[in-house]
Amino acid sequence: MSDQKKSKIEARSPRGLADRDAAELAATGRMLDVIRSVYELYGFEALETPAIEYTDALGKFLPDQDRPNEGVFSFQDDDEQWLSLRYDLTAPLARYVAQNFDRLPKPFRSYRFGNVYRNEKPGPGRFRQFMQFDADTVGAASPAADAEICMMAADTLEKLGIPRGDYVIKINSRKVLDGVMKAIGLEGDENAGRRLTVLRAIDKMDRLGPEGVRQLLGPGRKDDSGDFTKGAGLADDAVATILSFTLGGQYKDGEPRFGLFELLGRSNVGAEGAEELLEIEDLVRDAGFGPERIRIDPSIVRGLEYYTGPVFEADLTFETKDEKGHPVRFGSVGGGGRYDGLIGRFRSDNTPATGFSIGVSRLYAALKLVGSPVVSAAARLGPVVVLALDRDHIADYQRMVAALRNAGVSAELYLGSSGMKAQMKYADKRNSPAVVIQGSDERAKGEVQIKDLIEGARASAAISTNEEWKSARPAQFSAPESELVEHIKALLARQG
RNA sequence: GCCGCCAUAGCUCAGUUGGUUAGAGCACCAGAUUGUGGAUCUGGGGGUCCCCCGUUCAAGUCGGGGUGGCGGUACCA
Repeated sequence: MSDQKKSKIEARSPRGLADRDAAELAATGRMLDVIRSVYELYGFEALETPAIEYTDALGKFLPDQDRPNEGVFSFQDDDEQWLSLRYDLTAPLARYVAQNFDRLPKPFRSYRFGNVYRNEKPGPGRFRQFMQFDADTVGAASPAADAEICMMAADTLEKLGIPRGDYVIKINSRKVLDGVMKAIGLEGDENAGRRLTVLRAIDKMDRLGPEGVRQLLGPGRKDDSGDFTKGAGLADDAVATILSFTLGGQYKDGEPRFGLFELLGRSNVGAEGAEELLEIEDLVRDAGFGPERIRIDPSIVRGLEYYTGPVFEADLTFETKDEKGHPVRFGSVGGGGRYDGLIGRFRSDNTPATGFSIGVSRLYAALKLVGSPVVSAAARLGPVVVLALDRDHIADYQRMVAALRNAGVSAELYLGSSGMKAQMKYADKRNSPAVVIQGSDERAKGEVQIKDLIEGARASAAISTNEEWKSARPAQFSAPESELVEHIKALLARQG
């Protein structure tokens, strides 16, 4: 006995992977429909690529020697080539565009959604499989393409039920960041490591605040758990320059508040990036998007690898409480930017591209918290359940089910082996609108009992004793079997 | 990866200085009601007290190691 028990497999899902039930699938489906409709309104067309790609096509993350890369699920094909599950939707798009370059219209504007996979430590709202929804314009170098992406992101969030003011699309530029680095003397290959450290420090501004970032730019920082993070080791004046840039660089419309150009004047790339940023800002302002929706924020860094120009981040700015009453800030629910070098990895000539990616799973959780109707609509009704009371007359019940189905009404015969009470409970759990009851009494009279479960549940609130409950038989009526379909249809219409 | 906290029924948790057969609420199943969801009452099923080793007459409880979870931090294309 105990041996048998021990040999049973424990039913469990792998870490960071989750099942999704009917209610969540329906809500997610509505959410995807909204996003899709906005993207199509902006003129993007659908595309799907596989979940598996050749590892070298995904980026620079090749399995070194015999060890597949960390963070990426990888395995070898039977011809020994390395394959990987995609970890975003941008790298596969670059591969697709390069592979089909000659027949695609340029600029090529596409949207894609699907699951992506990252083999890293899961956490609250962080999974190893999650859904992204991307839109990209490939083959357009103009800042107008970047501006359009930002406006579309803002429109999408509002269409999903996030009020204006509860989100902001922040934009920055990798070129500007490079210019700032140059201004403090961090140029050349020998400083690549320190530049990375500086960027990571800036990226933590929202979480650690100016003082934490100051420590990370200088000698280093010891966190609450006692762990020490080595800093960039910059001199005090360099730290001050970066902090004043990221903090004080809150631009007024069209005009940086402090001497951005003065600072960046020392580098062409920085000035160029600033020009682009300000052009994007002009474009979105002209289109009616104010700074409460889209604004420049010099502390945005985003991914460190393939972005070459403007970068975007969609942040939720409101605070809510979780189930335990702790304040929760959602922060980033999407991001993107310009990646002019990615397609060039496959081709001799380069192709500019810009895009944006929504973290669907994370945004879904946020929409639940703000009570967006897109995800909080009432649960879908289940089928009308025809009870199986008399096992010798299954064919009769099946005929009723078929009649309902022919009339376009979702219906099913109870297929289990339990008694009547359990069948009622089953219908209740399925969220059925109604049950159809025919025992020997009804059959003798050629009738059926129809019970409205929604109305019945409402009526039960006023009934306290069991006797009352039994005798009242709330929301139940009998009808000739020949009129079953029309009565059910009328009942469904009443329920709305 | 690093630091800290935690692990008892499907869920939330009690469990005394180590001491008989490990409990509660909720959930689930059944009966009260020849044939009716809810409420109430009664009963029932369900446990490797995370795993292994050790200390002890005796371990859910103490010690060591492992695994898993949570929080922070690092990384995050």
